Amino acid sequence: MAKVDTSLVAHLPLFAGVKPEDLDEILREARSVRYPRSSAIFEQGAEAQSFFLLLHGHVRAAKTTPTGEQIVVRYVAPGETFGLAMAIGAAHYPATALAVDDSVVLIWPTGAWPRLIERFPALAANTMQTVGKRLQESHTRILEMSTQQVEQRVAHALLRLANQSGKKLDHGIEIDFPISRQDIAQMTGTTLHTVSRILSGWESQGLVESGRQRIILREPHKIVVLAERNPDSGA
Amino acid sequence: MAKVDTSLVAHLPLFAGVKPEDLDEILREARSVRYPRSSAIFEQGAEAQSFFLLLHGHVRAAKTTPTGEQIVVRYVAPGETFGLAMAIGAAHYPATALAVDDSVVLIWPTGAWPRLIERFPALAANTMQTVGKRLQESHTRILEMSTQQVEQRVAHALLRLANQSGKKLDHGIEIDFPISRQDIAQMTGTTLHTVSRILSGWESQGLVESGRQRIILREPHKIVVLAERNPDSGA
DNA sequence: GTCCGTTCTTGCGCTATCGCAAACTGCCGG
DNA sequence: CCGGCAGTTTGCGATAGCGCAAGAACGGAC
Repeated sequence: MAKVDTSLVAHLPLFAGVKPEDLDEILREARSVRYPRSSAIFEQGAEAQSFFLLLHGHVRAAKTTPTGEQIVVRYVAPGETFGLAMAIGAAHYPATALAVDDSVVLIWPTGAWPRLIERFPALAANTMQTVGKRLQESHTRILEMSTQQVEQRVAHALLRLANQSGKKLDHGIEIDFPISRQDIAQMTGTTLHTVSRILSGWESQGLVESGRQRIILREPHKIVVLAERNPDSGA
Repeated sequence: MAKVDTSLVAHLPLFAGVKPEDLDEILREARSVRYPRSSAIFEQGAEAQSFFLLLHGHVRAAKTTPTGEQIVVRYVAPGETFGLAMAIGAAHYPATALAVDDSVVLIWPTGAWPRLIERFPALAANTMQTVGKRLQESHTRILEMSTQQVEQRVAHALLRLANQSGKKLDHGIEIDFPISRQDIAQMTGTTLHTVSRILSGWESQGLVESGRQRIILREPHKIVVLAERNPDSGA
């Protein structure tokens, strides 16, 4: 296992307020693992033995109902932590993590966490911020699901993905990892059919360009307008 | 301001792992305030100057969209904390807190938090657990909104309320604070009309008994069945 | 006891979205 | 180069739930 260069991760929010010389000590407790595309990193319900920091690639966190339906909790971008079950006192992972692209991940054993936060309280504070931010995002999502139509929700979802993991193109922004209509449906609480119809519509208006697990926002600004439009104003 | 009896709050999750003698010191930093029914405790967007522990009564946390629609984020029961904006690094309250019943609240100034968690790390850990639990509940709610029909969601919402704040009766469980059809609609992502129809239906089947801002679950067990029923099985 | 405001109920038409079914397409593996 | 599969598109009916509107019931204020 290759040693991780501290300078590559020092700027991450997780390590804000941690002295560079301490960072080395923290990283020594972690190992770096590569997950190929479509491989599972952990399964919902499994005992939480580790927590993770994504270095490269993209990870999808999804929750499954007893009856088999799935929702996408979030997509993890490089630099973000995931699988924080132990930090919030959960013994088991509440969701499944899947590498949607070839990914490299730093892994700490759950057991290291108490020691780490004791030595480096900033880690605990930073994690608290992260969890708090996710809580707020969750609430925003609930608000959207309660008050907006499907088309607006899809628009918001794409804009967030573009913002988080968009690759800037000459003309437009491309979502930088494979994502299907089904995935977007599971992010917005709808069906892949409806998502497909919406994207088809947008495509014929030139707002997006898309294909198999691939989406490019050609007119991000117009999509913002869509996302914010009050459904019963205008056309 | 009356002094708060430590024995009344010592068992709360917030203070788990705090020594009784330390508790006194923590409580000295708080003041106790009474809010009459229907009064606002803080407003969404206001600067977060305090954090709160509910001693008596019930508080509704709700989020409002730019266009005025509201959703209920949660109901706070006695013994729970709320208004934790500062703990998660937010400068402003992300929701509005309203006393739905005459309520008594312990209030700490935001500025006391850093000092408190430094002296009593258990507070930080407990708060982390709380926030984590809320995050998971949020995800569960998103899952329900994505996969279940309105009737099931309403059933789940009522069961949770009954569980959290239910008063046991000879026959059934009463939700122990004033709650309108509209409130339930805002918890489940539907309209008050639909909630009203659903409750009417249940009432005629003897599952519930309800009136103005008042709901009694007469057959909690049957409501559990409703909540879990797969929509396309059975009648 | 009466008035008034709020909450609740209910009928009815509407439509956004689902669900199914069938066909299409780009792509990987051999 | 040729399947075959996963992902996508699209048509078409079905419907859950919405939105409006009117009225009824409850409970507090005076």
